[in-house]
Amino acid sequence: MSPSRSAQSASSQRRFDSVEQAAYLNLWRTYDLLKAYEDRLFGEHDLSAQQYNTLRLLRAVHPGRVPTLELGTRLVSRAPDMTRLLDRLEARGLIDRERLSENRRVVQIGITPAGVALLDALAAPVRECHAQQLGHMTPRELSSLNKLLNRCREPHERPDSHWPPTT
Amino acid sequence: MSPSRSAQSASSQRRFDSVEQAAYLNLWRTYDLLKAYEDRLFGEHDLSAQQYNTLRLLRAVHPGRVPTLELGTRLVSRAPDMTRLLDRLEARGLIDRERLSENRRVVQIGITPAGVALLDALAAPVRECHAQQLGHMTPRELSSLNKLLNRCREPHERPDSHWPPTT
DNA sequence: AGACAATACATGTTCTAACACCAATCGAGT
DNA sequence: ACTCGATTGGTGTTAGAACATGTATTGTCT
Repeated sequence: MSPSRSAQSASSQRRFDSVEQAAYLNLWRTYDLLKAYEDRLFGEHDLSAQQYNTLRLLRAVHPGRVPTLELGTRLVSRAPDMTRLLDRLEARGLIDRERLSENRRVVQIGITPAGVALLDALAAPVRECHAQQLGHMTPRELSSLNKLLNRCREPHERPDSHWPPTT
Repeated sequence: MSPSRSAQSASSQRRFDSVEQAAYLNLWRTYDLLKAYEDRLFGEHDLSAQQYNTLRLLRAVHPGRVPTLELGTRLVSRAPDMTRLLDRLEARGLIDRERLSENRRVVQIGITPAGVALLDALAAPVRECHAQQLGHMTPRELSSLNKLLNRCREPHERPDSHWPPTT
């Protein structure tokens, strides 16, 4: 370990165990605060952030389809219960499923016209929501933040990660 | 809106609605990835991150006490169900409650010796966990990240916010 | 061909987060 | 003293996350 690691500033050392902990808790709190805006918006439409991102991903590949479990690995955050998340979206007619005939194990998921319509209706509010969250930051700051976050994830992203999304 | 806002780089514009959205999703994904390390560690001790942070806060003011709802506002992330979170900690003997006689509405929460002992036992593993999460970052990068995250939260922190913790 | 492991989802179950509502207590104004 | 609104927690209920397990299908190996 580098000596500078133990020579932490008195201000952060007083409250945290390490600078890494301070950064992680800062990340947590920031995410939690910003998330509240998203949750309020999506809540008005009985959607969760995960459901919204699922629909986004499906629209990106539309009219193509994606198998159930692959969806889980390509979402922003991991989703261990994709089946029932899709159950709810299917019950509302926002997606549809299709079992492949050549391999009857996989279920391909596609977005329906109703799903696309919902995304279209949400486009403006979502944009406004993100402006509320981070609109006060300069493009330079946002770019710098993105670079640092990418650095944070470097050792943790799996090599076959689909992030950032390329479709 | 500034003209630079609409002159987004082609690479991020292709995948996201706005640079703000890209930053927020990046924040989300990074938090989610790092959180997995914490969850695994705390899970071994049947704790949630929120419970751990509650105990941390209580130890910081020990032997002082904090009323139930004030705990919720001072945690890293908001907690709308503090009563039952404390129920579980109390059932395990990690905290104790005391109803004030001068104002019988408020319930003061304190940490027990068992709670302090659990935190002591977790000290080393927690430090190691945070090293796994962010130990690859230089102190300079972490400091820069913290500054940017603070900027992100500026317009969202309530004026009476207890963040960063001062106790 | 038959056995067996691997794959891709589905289901059962438990625990907790979130929201709304309820109960007790206090304080201010009349 | 009395009423009424505000404060502080508790409770009921629902929906979703997380984990383990089950089921159908496929490919592989002998």
